[in-house]
Amino acid sequence: MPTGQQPNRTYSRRSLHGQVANEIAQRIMSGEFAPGTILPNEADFSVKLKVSRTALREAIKVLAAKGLVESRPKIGTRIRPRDHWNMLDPDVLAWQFASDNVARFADDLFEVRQIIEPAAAALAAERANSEQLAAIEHAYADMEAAGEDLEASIEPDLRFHLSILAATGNELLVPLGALIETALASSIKLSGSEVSQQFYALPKHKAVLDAIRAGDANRARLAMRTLLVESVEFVQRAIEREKRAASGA
Amino acid sequence: MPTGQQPNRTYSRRSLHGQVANEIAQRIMSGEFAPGTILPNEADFSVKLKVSRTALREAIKVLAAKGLVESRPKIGTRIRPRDHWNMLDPDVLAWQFASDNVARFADDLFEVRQIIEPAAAALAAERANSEQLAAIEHAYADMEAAGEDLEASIEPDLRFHLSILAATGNELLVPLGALIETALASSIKLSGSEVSQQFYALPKHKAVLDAIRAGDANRARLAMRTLLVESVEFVQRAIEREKRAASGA
DNA sequence: TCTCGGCATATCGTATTATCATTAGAAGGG
DNA sequence: CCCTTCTAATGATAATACGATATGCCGAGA
Repeated sequence: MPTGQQPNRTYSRRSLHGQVANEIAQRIMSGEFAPGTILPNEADFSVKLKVSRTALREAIKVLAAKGLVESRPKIGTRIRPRDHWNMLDPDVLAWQFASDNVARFADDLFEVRQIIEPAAAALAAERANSEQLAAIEHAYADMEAAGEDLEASIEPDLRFHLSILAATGNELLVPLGALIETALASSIKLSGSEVSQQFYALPKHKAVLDAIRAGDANRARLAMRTLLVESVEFVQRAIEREKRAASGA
Repeated sequence: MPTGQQPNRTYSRRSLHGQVANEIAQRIMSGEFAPGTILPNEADFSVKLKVSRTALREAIKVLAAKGLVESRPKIGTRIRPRDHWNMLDPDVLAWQFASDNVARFADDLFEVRQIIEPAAAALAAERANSEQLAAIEHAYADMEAAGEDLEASIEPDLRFHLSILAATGNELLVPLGALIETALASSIKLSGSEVSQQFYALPKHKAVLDAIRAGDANRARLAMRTLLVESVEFVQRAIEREKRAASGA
C-alpha cells in the first residue's frame, strides 16, 4: 500500500485530528468500516487510536462535514451509505483513490471529463478574455518547453486544462475540473513514471488552443473531444498495465 | 431575506457546533467576513457567540473541511479565497444561495446542468437496467399524478432528474445531481410559490423518458436539452422578477 | 400466554471548563 | 543584519456534567 502523499487537503494533515480523520477515512474506504456499521464509541475508540477524545471528535466532525459519517446520541457514529458521501470533495476523492478499485473509479472520472471539458472548451472559446487566453497560451508554451521531459510536462498540461476551465468564467466548472485533474494526477503518479509520450500530444493541444483563440466554439469542442479520447485510452492502458503487474506479481 | 430552513445538511443542524458553523458561514457569504480576513481569536469569538471554545473549534473544523477557512497557530483562522472553497459541497452551495448574488450563481448552475444532464440522459439511455428504468418511470408517473398541485410536483420532478443521473451508473454524476437538487430547491423557494405550470411541462419529460426507454441515446440527449432550455428560461425569469421586485421595493 | 404500551435506565454523543504544549510572528539584543 | 527570546495564537488533553434516547423491563389488557 502506498503510504500516500495525498494531494492538497483542505484541512492540515499536520494536525492530529487531520491525521485521525485520514486514518478513519482510509479504514472506511478499505471496507474495514462498511456503510451502515457503527464505529466504537468515543471513549473506547479514542484510547484505541491513542488520542484524546476531543481530537477524535474533531476528526469525526470533519468526516461528518464530508458526508461520510453521521453521529447521533445513544446510537453512535454510523458510516453513511456511499451515495451520501460528498464524492466531489477533493479529500473524499483522494481517499477513494488511495485505496481499492482505482480502475473502476477512473472510468467514471474520465466519463465526467469527456462530458465537461469539451463543453468548457466551447464556452472558453466564446468568452475567454485576453488575460485568460494568455494563461492558456502560457500553459501551452510551457508544455512545449518541457519537451521530452515527461515529469516536467505534467504540471503545464494540467494547467492547460485548468486554465480552460477557468476561462469559462463559471465558478462551478472550475472546482469540478480541478477535481478531475487532481484525480488524474494521482492516477498518473499511480501508474508510474513510465509514461508514453503520446499522452502529451502537443498538436492536439495546439488544435484546442487555436480554436479557442479563434473564438470558434464548435471547433474547440471537437478538438478537446479528440484530445481526451486519446488521453483516456492512454491512461486506461496504463491502469490495466498496472493491474496486470499487480496480479501477475 | 428568508430566514432559511436550508436543505439537508450533511452535519446535524441540531447540534450546537452545527448552528455555529452555519452562523459563521452565513457571515462569510454575506461579506461580513471577507476572504483574507482573520476572524476573532477563539477565546474572544467564543464568548461573543456565547458558546464554549470547544464548540467554536468544532464548528471551525467543519468549515475548514469545506475549504472555507484555514487555521494556523499564532495566525488565527483566515477566510480562504473563494476559489479554494468547495463550491461543489451541498452546504457551501446552499449558503451561497441563502445570501447575496443569487442570480449570478444561478446562471453558473444552470450552465452546468445544461452540460451534465443531456449527457447523462444519453448514458442512461444506453445503460439503464430495468430497475433504474423503473425508478425513472415511477418518478414520471408521480409527476403525472401530482397534476396541478405544484407543491406536490416538485419532489417527483427532482426525483425524475436524479434517477436519470443514477441510471448512468457513474458515481460522480450522482452527487452532481444532489447539487442540482439543492440549487433547484433554493431557486424555487426563491421565486416564491407562484410557479408557472409550464415549468413542469410533462410532455417534455415524457419525451426524455421515451427516448431512454427506447435506448436512443441521441434522442434522449436532445430531449433533455430542450427540456432544460425551457426550465432554465423559466427560472431566470423568476429570478429577474424577484430582482426587480427587490429593487423596486 | 402473548402482545402492547408505558416507564426506568444505561449508554451514547454533546457541551463546558481548565490546563498545558506547540507554533511562528514580533521584538529586542548582540 | 542575524539570532535569540518573548508571546499570542491555535493545537491538544483531561475531567466533568448534561441531555437525549434506544433498549429492555414490567405490568396491564387481550
